[in-house]
Amino acid sequence: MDPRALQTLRAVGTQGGVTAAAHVLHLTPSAVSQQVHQLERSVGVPLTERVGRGVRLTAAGQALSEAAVDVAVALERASAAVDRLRERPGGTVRVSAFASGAQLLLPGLLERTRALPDVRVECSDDDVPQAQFVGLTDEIDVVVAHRPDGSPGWGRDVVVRHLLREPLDVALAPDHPLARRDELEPQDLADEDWVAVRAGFPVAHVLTAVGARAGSEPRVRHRINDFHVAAALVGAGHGVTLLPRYTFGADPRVRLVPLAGVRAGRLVEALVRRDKAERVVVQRVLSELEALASRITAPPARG
Amino acid sequence: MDPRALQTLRAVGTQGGVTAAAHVLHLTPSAVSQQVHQLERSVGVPLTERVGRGVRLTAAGQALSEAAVDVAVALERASAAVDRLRERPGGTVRVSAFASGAQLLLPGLLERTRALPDVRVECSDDDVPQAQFVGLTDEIDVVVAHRPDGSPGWGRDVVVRHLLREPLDVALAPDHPLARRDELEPQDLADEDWVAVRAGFPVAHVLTAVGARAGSEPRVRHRINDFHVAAALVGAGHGVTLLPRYTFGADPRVRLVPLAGVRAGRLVEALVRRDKAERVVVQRVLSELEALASRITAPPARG
DNA sequence: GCGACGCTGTAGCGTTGCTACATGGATCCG
DNA sequence: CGGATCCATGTAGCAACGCTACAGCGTCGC
Repeated sequence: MDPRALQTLRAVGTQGGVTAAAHVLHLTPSAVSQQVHQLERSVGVPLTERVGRGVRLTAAGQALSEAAVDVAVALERASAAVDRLRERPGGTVRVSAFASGAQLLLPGLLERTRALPDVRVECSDDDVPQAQFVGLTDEIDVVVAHRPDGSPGWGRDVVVRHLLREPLDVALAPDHPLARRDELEPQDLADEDWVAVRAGFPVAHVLTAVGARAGSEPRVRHRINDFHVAAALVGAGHGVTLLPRYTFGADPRVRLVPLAGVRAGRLVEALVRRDKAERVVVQRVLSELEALASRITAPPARG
Repeated sequence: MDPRALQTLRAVGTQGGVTAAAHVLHLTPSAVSQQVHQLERSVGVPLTERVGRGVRLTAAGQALSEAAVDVAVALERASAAVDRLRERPGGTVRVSAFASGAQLLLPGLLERTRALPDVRVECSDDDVPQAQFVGLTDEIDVVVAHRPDGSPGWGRDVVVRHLLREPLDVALAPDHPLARRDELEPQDLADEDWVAVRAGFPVAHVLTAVGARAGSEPRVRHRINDFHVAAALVGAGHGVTLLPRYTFGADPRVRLVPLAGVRAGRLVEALVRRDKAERVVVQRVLSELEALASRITAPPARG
């Protein structure tokens, strides 16, 4: 019962296939297939079954896969036990964030962790669909993810640390007539052209809520997913949009005005696979990230 | 961080040396030494330190060693998870008992487990000093151990299942004048020659308690550790002794009479290392053992 | 001080686990 | 309906790992 093979089996489950698992494990599909096969021989029951041209875990495979996390946790706990006895526990931590979250948090995180000796933080930005955030934790230690205000959660293979809740404000061109207002009601915006995100993304349903409250369908002119592109359009007078407050509060291209009457916001959270959460360096980086996030939200409102 | 090496490190700790660990792991001392060395290189701190001509675990080694059990538990839990999905989980379980406990329990256990398909029980009898019972769990799944009535316990690396409490009765030759009594007070025995166990063994201090109660030092003629030898001596009229009730209740050589006024007995317990306790076969065998033990003690007294 | 014991290095060998490549289904699209 | 594509899985070969056997060295006991 090789824990490495267990981990591999789990990756096949979470990544949804042998090839995908091989990718995150930096192996060839053949190696993954062989590991799973050997695991099957050692337990005596099939762990995967073919479905179409891919594979899926059997019930036994699922059971093993779930147990794999606990094995990894125990293993990391062992490492952590000796790390705590060392004077300066160090190591490298991989951190990933979605685009705007990366812009908001990563510079500050690198600044803070630069002072920590022997702690190296490697960053990357990964913009993936909602459902794939947890899958990222297979290759990345700390995944900064976001989700709409009251959405389900992330499952129990990852520990979730709340970083901040970021309100969505109305973004207007600085010379827009409504730009000097302290806050805006949905009906104030009934006559505006909108720059919206593509359907299915977190912020999308907020706009429909605004429309419902205003009593009229919002006039969506453009569908833009990248906030910077949206900000550029709005700044050039091509409509209004919704932008996260902390990330774009200081952007000179637009002016943000709080939205009243509609609860609009997104949750920004750190996802860490349970085993990796045992590492002491990861815990240090996580606490820095939390401290940074709470400093960002400390001033009640700006912009 | 190889779990096998972790297990090896732990064995070095529990067995008290590289050679002893190598023995229970069925390896050469060189292999054990190499595993520990590699583990040391992987964590970067020394895990063992030389003391005299042996070795001892450092603080870090101790920490790792403790974590090793949890790793093994997680691993066994994984196996058990798929075992539970199988229709007939089987395997082989090694059971060991001290001499008289083996005589009392092992035949019945084999009888009961013979009916279980795919479950093979391998027995052995190991008579070791009190302190070495837990060490036996490194090579044996279920260790039937005994200890005096109110003694400390076994530590937290093993799970302990109570099997039975076996009273110690006075053993007399069948034609002895006192042999027909229903029970005996310590002072009744003040004039007898005693067959005692060697000092330091569980039953030893009971005899001193008897002496204290009787008001006179018991006259110890012989020091015999093997109960059968003691029974033979007593049966041949060379004195009286203390024997466990259930094990020797039906022995024709001696007649057992309960002892009044002194709490005399030993606890018989099953010791299983925490990881091995996760195995489903082990759990089945354990429950059979418990059932057997409770059947033995069910009739309030016999003999 | 000599023998025995216990741990540790080295050489050599068998086994394991990987990559590269080829094969066989299953799906998609023209 | 057939060719292209994708995915998983076998096979060969090679590198690396982990073991045993043996020698060396420090420590303890008579």
